Parts: sequence; structure tokens; C-alpha cells
Amino acid sequence: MSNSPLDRGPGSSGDADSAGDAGKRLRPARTNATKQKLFEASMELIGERGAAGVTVDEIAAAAGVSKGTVYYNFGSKSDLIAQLLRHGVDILLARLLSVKDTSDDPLAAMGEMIGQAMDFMAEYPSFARLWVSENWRTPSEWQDTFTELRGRLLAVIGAAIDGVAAVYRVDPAVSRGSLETAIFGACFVVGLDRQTYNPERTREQSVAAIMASMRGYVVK
Amino acid sequence: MSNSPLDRGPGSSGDADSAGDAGKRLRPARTNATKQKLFEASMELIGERGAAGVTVDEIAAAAGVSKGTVYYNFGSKSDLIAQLLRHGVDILLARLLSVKDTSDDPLAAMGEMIGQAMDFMAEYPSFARLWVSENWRTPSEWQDTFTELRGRLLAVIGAAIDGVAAVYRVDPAVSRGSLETAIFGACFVVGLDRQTYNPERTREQSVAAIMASMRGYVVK
DNA sequence: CTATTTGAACTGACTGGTCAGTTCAGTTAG
DNA sequence: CTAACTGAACTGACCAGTCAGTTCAAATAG
Repeated sequence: MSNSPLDRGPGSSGDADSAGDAGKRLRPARTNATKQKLFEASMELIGERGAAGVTVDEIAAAAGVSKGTVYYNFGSKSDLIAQLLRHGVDILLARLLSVKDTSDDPLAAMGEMIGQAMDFMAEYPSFARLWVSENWRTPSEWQDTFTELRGRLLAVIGAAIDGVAAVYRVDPAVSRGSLETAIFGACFVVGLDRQTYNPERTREQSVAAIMASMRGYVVK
Repeated sequence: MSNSPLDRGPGSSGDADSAGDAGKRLRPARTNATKQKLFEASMELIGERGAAGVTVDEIAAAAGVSKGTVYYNFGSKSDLIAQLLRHGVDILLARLLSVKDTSDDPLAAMGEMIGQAMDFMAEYPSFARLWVSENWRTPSEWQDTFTELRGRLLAVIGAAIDGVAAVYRVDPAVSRGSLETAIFGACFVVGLDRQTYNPERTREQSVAAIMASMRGYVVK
């Protein structure tokens, strides 16, 4: 395997965290390639067979590294999965936020956000599967992680709903929290269903179906 | 596959409930009790920790029977789970169908169906967790089972949507299939979220949030 | 410029343990 | 009598985590 030490400027791509060591400025950190490969491999395998159904050996083999490397980069299988969840949510959040301020009609902005979510589900279906598989387990090893990440995602959706509510008259019988959840959940499920059972369904059809909630929320 | 000399236990598929079954020539009462206990125990455990995370020994212990009994009643762990899925869907379907013909306003009927779904999720949250955990895995041991059961459920929802579309003017840009999926998914996710993260949310709030899709589907 | 050192990254055999599924002689209850 | 169930032993596979050893580019010394 060729580990080219200079294949990128260190930490320029902006997706991974800055690895947090404050003091040492020499010693180039060429770590990310391996972690990235492990993220991709585990995302795929865990999405297919579930967190408990995949072995660390398989993940290592799929990433083209040895088992020890997994434990060198992550403290445990559980740790790997927790970081995987954060990694995926960071990507999704970045996409949702890229929309947030580009539009003046809040309903259109909402539609674009849902479209971004559909794209994300199509691109990372394994992440979506991992999420729905583990999100509601109690007690779960990743309960705190989920609570935090879920909160971050719902906050973004909630802000978009608030944007709509600020401009349009909305149905007071529908609580914002429940609507957030319904839209959030519908994004995952519609995205996954499209990938698993209805590949012929278009992005626009899916967005339109989820947006029906918003149009029903707005009092015409 | 089935090499167990005893695997012809009591009925291996049509086990939904004792009612309406005419021709059981053997003891029906005792049989169902054990299977029922095994269903309940596995539902609980598998909902908490996932199908792969639960051992047959645990299921047997939780049901208060021996491991051999599990293999006497079901040929395998996989078989147990397949029957568990059918069992749960039968219950949910029965509830949805109990609504279907009792109302004359199709929108109200839809709301009642969603309410029934909420009740089901509250009563069998572990089933809901099992469903969302395994439904979108590919390839999966229960892929065929899921495809069939999903079809049965979506047909009922689809019929309710058709009922609405027959009376109200509806948005032609929203495909029935996608809307079915969105509502179906929202039911699971809103129900699970209510149980896991927002126990204070009322049934009515949840129904209203999901029903927003239908009100948005209808052209006013 | 060359030689040596350092240590982060990585390796893979090994350990101690778990689990699904099998088997079967014996027990209970309809 | 017989179907349903028990309980314990057994097998063969599988697996998370460990650790002593290897590699090699960068740092440092000569």
C-alpha cells in the first residue's frame, strides 16, 4: 500500500476534526487516510449487516489494514462506531446548513433542505441504515452520542420550520417538535425505501411527498 | 436447512391468533402459550439489543423455558424472528383494518388509522425497533418476509389514501407511492421518538403532525 | 552529505471467552 | 399413550481485544 505522506496539505479538506493536539507543530499528521478508509469500510459493512453483525477483522480487511490498526486508531469497536456516527452527521449537517441562508422563501428553503437530505441518503445509505438501526435502542452504548447528534439535526430542521412559521400562517394544532420529528423521520425512511425497494422513485417525488407535511402545516 | 427431527412443531406459519382457526387437531391451548411467551420475550430483548445481540439462551430464560423448547417450537433463531415479524404485522394490520370501514369521511378515517398506528407503537415499541433495525438491510435473512409484510401494510395505507383521493381534490405532483412511504415511515419514527426521547408528547400531537401530510396532499 | 536514532503507525498471531445449534435421556401433562 | 417440554453436555465456529515485534520517514548527530 502506498502511503504518500504529502498527498494533501495537512487538514485542508475540512471534514475531519483537527485531531486536537495543540503543542506539536512539526511531525506531519498523515493519519487521516487510514481513518478515512476505516470510516468508509465500516460504514458499508455496518450498514449492510448491523453493528453487532460485523467483526473488527472484516472491517480491517475491507479497509486494507490489519486489525491492530483499528485498535490503534480507535480504542474499541464501540468507539469506532461512535466516531462514525459523528462523521456522518457532520456531513449531513454541512449539507443542510449550506442551504439554510441561500433562499428568501422559507418554504422553498425547506424543500431544498429536504432535497439535500435525499441526496445524502442516496449517497450514504449505509449511514442511514446505521442510524435507524441503533437510534432508538435503550439502553444503548451510543445513547449519549445519539441524543447529542439528534439534537443538532433537529435544531436545524426546527429553525427551518420556524422560518416558515414566521412568514406564513401555520396550524397551531401541530406542535413544532412533532413536526420536526415527522419530517426528520420521513427523510430517513423515504430515502431508505427509495434505495431498497423503489429505486425508480425520483428525488423530486420524494421531496414532494415529504413537503406535503409542510404544505399541510401552512394554513392557506 | 431443517434437519431437526422435531422441527414439525406446532404450526410453523399461520400462527397469528387462535381465533378463526377451525382444524387444529391437537391441543391448541398449551402450544400457543409457549410460543406466545417466546414471542413476548424475544420481542422485548431483540427490540433492546438487536437481533444479533441477543442469544437464544437469553430468550429461553426470559420466556421461562429451556433452550430445547425454542428449537422445538422454532427450527432456528432466524425462524423465530421471521415468525415474530409476521406476528407483529398481523397485530398491526388487524388494528388498521378495524378502522377502515367504520367512518364515512376518508380524512377522518386516515386520522384514526394513524392513531391506531401510534397506539401500536406505544404498545409494542420493541417490534417497531426490530422493524426499523432490519427492514432496509440488504442482503438480509428476512428480505422476502419484509417485502411481503411491507407490501401488506402499504396496501392498507394506500387504500386509505385512495379513499381520500376519491373524495377530495389532491395534488397530482405527489405520487401515491411516495406519500404512502412517507406516512408509513413517519408513523414508525414519530412513535419511536415519542417513546424514546419525548414521552410527554401526546398521541394527538403525533397524529396531527403526521396528518399534516394528508392535509398538504389535499388541494384546498 | 551520511549515519544513527526515534517513535508513530502498523502488523498478525494469540488468548480467553461466547454462542448457535445439536443431541438425547428423562419428565410432565393432556 | 404421546406431544410438549426439560436440562445439561457437547461441538465447532467465531470474535473482541492484546501485545510483542516490524517498518520507515523524519529528526538529529557527526
